[in-house]
Amino acid sequence: MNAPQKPRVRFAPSPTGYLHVGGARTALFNWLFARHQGGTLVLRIEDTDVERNRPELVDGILAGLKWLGIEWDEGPVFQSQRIALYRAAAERLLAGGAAFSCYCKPAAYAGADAASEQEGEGDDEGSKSAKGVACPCRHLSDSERAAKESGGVPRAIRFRVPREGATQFEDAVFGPREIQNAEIEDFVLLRSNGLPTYQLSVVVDDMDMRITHIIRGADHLSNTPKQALLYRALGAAPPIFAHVPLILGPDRTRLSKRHGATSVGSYADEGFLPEAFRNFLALLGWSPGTDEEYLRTPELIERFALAGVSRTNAVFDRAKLEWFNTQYLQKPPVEEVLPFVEAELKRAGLWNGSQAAAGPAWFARAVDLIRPRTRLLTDFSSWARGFFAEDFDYDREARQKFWKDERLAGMLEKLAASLAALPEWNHDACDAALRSLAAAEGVKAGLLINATRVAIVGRAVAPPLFETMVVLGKERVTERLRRALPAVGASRAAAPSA
RNA sequence: GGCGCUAUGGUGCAACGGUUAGCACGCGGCCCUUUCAAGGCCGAAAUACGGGUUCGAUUCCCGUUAGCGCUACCA
Repeated sequence: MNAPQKPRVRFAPSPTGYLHVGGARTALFNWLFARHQGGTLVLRIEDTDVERNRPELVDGILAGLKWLGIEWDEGPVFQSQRIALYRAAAERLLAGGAAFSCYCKPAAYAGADAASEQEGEGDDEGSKSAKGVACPCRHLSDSERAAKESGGVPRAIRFRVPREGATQFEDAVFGPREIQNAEIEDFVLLRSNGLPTYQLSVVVDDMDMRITHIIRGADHLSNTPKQALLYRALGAAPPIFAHVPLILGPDRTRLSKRHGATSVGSYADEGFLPEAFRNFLALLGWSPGTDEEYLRTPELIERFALAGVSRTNAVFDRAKLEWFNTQYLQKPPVEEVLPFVEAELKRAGLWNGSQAAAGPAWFARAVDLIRPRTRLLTDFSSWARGFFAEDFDYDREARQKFWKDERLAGMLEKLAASLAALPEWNHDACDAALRSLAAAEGVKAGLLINATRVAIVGRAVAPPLFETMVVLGKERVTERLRRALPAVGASRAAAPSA
């Protein structure tokens, strides 16, 4: 393959909200595409709507991208700083006759209109055809225009859409598209306040930045013909478009706050790993063509191709995301997850220096022991708290289940003594000590094992006992065992024996 | 309403005219077992509906239905 030129793509969010799942997936596809092709990813902030624009949200969007591991090569470029460019383009189109001045008053909120038109069957109501796709102002004579102008009527600039023929463009996922020009309205290029609309700024910028492939949400498919028209009017061939299907909530409506967490940041907070999130997102609307699911980022980059992008909207499945997270928590070399666990412990206030004091080897060992049972990073600070802190509590259900036997307090006390007397502290020594005690007491080892686990880490759901003991160390184990004695006795008394 | 897009198990994807319709998540069962996970094995579960085209349709065409998108001086 000898590509004539390295592709240039862009991710162009508008700062009207945080980085949501859909935007993240679009960014990811752009990034994977750029990396796969050795191309360039440009980040552009589309902040031309002064009404909705929230400049303070930009940092959050950038932070979300960084968390995701998506790095851009150019930008961020802010459209609000390039207004002159768009105005010049509009003027050029106006001068060439491809656009015209419009003095209509801005349509009231279309949303309100549509809603009010909604009710009523209107059996005998004639079908209301698409009203006014052609703006009457396109026919204004010079004198009429001059009158409006001198009358101080606000003026916008609209594109003069051909009344006949069809417009086509190429979409890498939906195939060649063609739509009748009669269906396209004379859309606004420049608002009466002098600021460009999306349609204008997006085309001017994509041309100016020499974008070769526009990968974006399928919600833009419908107005792509307008942009194709603009490209040609501006003297350029449209680039290749690639519209990716939308991400829906479980109820099959567009993913929104209603469906719970939808900002990328909230997933970071919940304890998801960025690479797991990437793997999950990549497979939402794209298939590598194989059955493999666990694809680490380098493989994702190697395999990503527009040809594998689906045309069907996809439902966001939280359970599957969690499955990916367990994979990324458990499969990679433990060294890779250590930094994430450390960050989580710091966040939870459990990184007090003792872990560092115990040494990196100890920390790696502890994490390796715990991680097979984790699903989220936050598990390390919740149920595995006992591995990193002394102030853990005893899980209620665990107490009820494993501290029932009234002989337990006495046996645990003996166990502590015998463990304390151990000359060697390792898995087999602990194992032997416990089992010989169990034999002497005439109980099954499991009774002591389960009770001890709850006593030294506070949970029933925890790693195998003897490895846990080794990681915790003799002092902590015997100390915790003795400390638990009163609680064990209390559990026996409180146990609602039936 | 108009225009457009889409339609394989609950979910995400495979199968791009011929397969017992495959994989994964989730779900159920079994194994393992020191709790709980992980892991292994097994299982239930799908081509929206109706017409065509074809020797043969999940696959191609048309219609219906449904969902979604666009229909702003928002992006």
